[in-house]
Amino acid sequence: MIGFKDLEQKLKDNGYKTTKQRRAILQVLYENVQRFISAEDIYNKTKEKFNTTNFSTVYRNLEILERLGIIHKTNIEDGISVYELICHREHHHHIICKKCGKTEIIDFCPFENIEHILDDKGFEATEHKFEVYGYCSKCKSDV
Amino acid sequence: MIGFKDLEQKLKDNGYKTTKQRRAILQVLYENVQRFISAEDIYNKTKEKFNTTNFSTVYRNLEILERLGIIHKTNIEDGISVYELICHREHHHHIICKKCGKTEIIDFCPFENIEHILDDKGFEATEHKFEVYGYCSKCKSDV
DNA sequence: ATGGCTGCAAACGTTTTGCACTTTT
DNA sequence: AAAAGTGCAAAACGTTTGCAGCCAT
Repeated sequence: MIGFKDLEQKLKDNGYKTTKQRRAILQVLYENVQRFISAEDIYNKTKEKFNTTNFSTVYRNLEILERLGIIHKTNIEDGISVYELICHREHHHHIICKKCGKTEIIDFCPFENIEHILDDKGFEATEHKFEVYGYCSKCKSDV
Repeated sequence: MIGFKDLEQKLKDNGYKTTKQRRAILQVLYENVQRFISAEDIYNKTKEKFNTTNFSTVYRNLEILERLGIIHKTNIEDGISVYELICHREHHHHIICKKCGKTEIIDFCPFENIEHILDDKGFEATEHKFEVYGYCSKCKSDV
């Protein structure tokens, strides 16, 4: 597991300054480990911590964090992107609760099962996506 | 494999009228079987066939076609949706070429491998996505 | 004091909508 | 004749950008 200090350090190491807004965004992400949250949610929660924060600032920082490999961006539903702190170093996939947004890591990657298929086809894979959507044990009772 | 007539019939059966625009959109999708294309591409190609077609008409029809299970919608890249005719009845996954948009079916579904994991967690899965992106044999040489 | 960082407002690209008109049935 | 479908223009949506001023270093 990665600590909050590590995150701030990684930013510093890469020449980024420590601003109040940036720290607040990082805190929000840190408090939502294992949960995909939207830019809007991040913006709102960041505002609670430090009320002069702007959408541009949020997006600009999310872009930096993604570039540094600190967060992971995906499109769960049409059009909207969601973000999550990367707290595990290994490649992995997710189970995602459509109600509360909670994610869990699946300890299985289907890629190795199809590598030979891709080789046969002469297909050069660059990325793959495996995600399971549904309702977690907590949420499935009250759907 | 599904024929073009079957598609028109399915629309009729569900109470949708056969208009020139709708037929042109359907034709474009039919000519691009096994290829994800964007709404913009569909719009342009539809215009070639029948030049009074509008973006609203394209989007409205794509929505209907998706609801009827005739096409499949995904987000390959940020923000833009791509569409593909569903021409196989069985559940399956895709290999997608990022250059030409060509898709191929992967004869493997990872879901069964993780069912027991989900059961253990008490997670109720409703959907899953497994997609492999990269470059097909034709495109990989000229990237 | 320099550079990066921010807030603001305006622009962006994709998609959706309201409404008057047209077409299919 | 009725219902559904269309085109148009305008709006909505999430996201990005240019710029002037601000703040961390």
